[in-house]
Amino acid sequence: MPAENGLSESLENYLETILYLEQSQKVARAKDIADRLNVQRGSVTGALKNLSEKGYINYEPYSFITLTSKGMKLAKEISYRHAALKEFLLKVLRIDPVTAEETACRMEHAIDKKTFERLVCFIDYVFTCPRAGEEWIQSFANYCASGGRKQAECDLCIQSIQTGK
Amino acid sequence: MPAENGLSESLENYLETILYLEQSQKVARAKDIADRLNVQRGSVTGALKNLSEKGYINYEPYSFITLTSKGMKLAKEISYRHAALKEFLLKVLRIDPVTAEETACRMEHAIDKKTFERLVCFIDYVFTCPRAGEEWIQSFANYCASGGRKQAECDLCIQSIQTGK
DNA sequence: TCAGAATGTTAGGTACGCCTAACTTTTATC
DNA sequence: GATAAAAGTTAGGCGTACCTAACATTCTGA
Repeated sequence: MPAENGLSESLENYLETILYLEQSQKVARAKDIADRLNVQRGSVTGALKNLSEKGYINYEPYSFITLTSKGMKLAKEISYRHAALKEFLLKVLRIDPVTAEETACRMEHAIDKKTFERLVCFIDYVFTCPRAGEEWIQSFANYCASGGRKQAECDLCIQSIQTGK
Repeated sequence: MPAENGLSESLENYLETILYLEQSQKVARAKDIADRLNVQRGSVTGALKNLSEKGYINYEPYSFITLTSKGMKLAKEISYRHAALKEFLLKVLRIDPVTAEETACRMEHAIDKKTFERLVCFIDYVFTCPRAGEEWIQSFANYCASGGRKQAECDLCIQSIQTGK
């Protein structure tokens, strides 16, 4: 199930991990990639060769791993997708952090560019629109928890807007 | 990447397709499954054996394919996930129908039960909350199209709420 | 009814993505 | 600078999921 960029979900994860390691510890070592992705060291070598052949990383056996500019671009895209999805799950849907992280991790490979951009825009809209915002999301949480609309709360809410928040 | 139910993305798609065919044409035939999933007839046989072994379908060579009750339950869950995601993409994010369908198809395997339920709740909230609704979503579309907030529009919007919509 | 068409199955092949185990290279330490 | 530990690679294996081509069964209509 290759994404828009032709990389499998697995390879996207390798690329994302390499970017993370480059940024957080200067270099990406095969051992650390293996640890982060919960795979064996041997599996990493194959993936690195594959990414190298496709022009996403610079790779020579027993040497450092670095992202090419093409790889960097894509890795950042994947990271952004991950971050946006997580933000939506966390701040809008109010999913717990652990589930949000896991779900974002799986969904990031399924979302296309157009939808990603819309989602980013939506998150932005929700938190800047005076009709929505934190308070509105908080009401959503209550709505969810109580299993439906409470007319009384709803009336109060509308009233408070009409009389000037 | 097996989902919460232990089925691969591929097998989830087979199950979903079988449900669709059962509902729309009484019986699910291997040929139709193949056509809908864009795979060859030979590939379907293997998948059917697999689903049968796992107890999701009743399958005998050269015979009808039917969902077991366990299979029906799971197939409906997958369908609901698909439908909810599509609805969100279509009605909230206002993604075009083709992209929405394709993206929902990929995302449905990545979303967990908790997140799915929250999403359903959120869609519901958006369209029933007096502070949000169709009109609010329409403003989102404008916001997206124009690349940001227009203070003038925003003022008018708030005014219209305060003076009673 | 029976032959050809349509449908379904089997067998063998490919690619991916992981594993383990053995081996090589690099590194760190004495 | 020799050597042991750590890191990296290679080779062979497994399961999934697809493919094609050949073969088997079922359906259909003259």
